[in-house]
Amino acid sequence: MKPLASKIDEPVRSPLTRHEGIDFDLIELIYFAYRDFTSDPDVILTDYEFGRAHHRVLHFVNRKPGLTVAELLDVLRITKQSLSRVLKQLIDSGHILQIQGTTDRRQRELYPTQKGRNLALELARPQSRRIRTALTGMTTEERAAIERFLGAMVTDGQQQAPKAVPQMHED
Amino acid sequence: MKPLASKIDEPVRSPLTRHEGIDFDLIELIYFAYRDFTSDPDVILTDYEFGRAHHRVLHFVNRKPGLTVAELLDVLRITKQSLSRVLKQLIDSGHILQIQGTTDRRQRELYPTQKGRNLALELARPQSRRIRTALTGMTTEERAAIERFLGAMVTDGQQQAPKAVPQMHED
DNA sequence: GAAATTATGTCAGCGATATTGACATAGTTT
DNA sequence: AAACTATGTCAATATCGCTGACATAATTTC
Repeated sequence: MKPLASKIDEPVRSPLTRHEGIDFDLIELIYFAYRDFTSDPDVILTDYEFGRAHHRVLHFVNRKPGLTVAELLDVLRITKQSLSRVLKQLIDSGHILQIQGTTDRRQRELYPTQKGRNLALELARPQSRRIRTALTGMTTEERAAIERFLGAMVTDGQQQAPKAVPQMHED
Repeated sequence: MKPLASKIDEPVRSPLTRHEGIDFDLIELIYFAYRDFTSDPDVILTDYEFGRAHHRVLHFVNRKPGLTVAELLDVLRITKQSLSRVLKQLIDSGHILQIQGTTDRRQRELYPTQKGRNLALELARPQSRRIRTALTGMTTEERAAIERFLGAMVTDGQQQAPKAVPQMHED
């Protein structure tokens, strides 16, 4: 007694829980966890009239000072046009400095100023606090499992060392 | 011999690793994990000319068929104006149905069609696969720890049962 | 039953962040 | 000298969020 194929445009009334072994609870949990994880810095950013894009740029420039523009584009996986406005604002506000590359003078190495370093720390503090709270009571093994899980969720091994994949030339 | 306060606008050259006990590696890992987690459905969505917003609506309507518009707004934490365009497209494309509420006829209960249910499953499949792969080799305890961690990253207990906090009236 | 409130929808405009395409300039490599 | 590379910029467009204002129908309150 399967439902007939004619039942098109009938409302489906069964809640989606488990189907084909798909864990919807976990999928949803990841969504909520990330939403709240990013909400902390978002509040601070509005005071500076910055958005999430500024946060990402600031984070990576602080993580690896001297990063070139091409490397940054590669980590963020956005276009140079998208980066330009955000980067310009961070430079104008004195959070990031551009210094001409020494070996290749076409390159612009990006460095945080002390102001930029301070803001990066200010943004990371509530996120770190949230993580620390979430990890309370966990054993070393459990913490290691969480890190392994997160690492395995990432597609490739590009995280740490951007490989300077060249930007396409527009001709 | 601390650096002098006069060193304003000097580039900060030290990479940001650990500072005040802030785990930047973990913060970054969460960013990459989520970015790649959402990239799977994003690829599928472009085929339907839908975006991430459609995905979220489709997900929650499938999770809890019969959800009212106000409940959906509460879960998503967006305004009705933001929802309207996306919801209209999902209705026009035959993925979601609106049915007048039985007790309160002002309410519109949202249900997926079979087509909408299928798309929700199609979008969840690669995400579930990624999670399953990332969990391979984990013990039951380790998996439980990961779930506890993610749950603890969420701010309140609003996840499952939306509390129908009323939308502000615009007068 | 009239008045207030609620649930939803809609129009108009705006802002942030992303995109593609095209072109310019300076510096490096061949 | 020619080709290529790193970066910057102008212009147009798309998505997804926002605020404000108003409309309609249904429900609740007085």
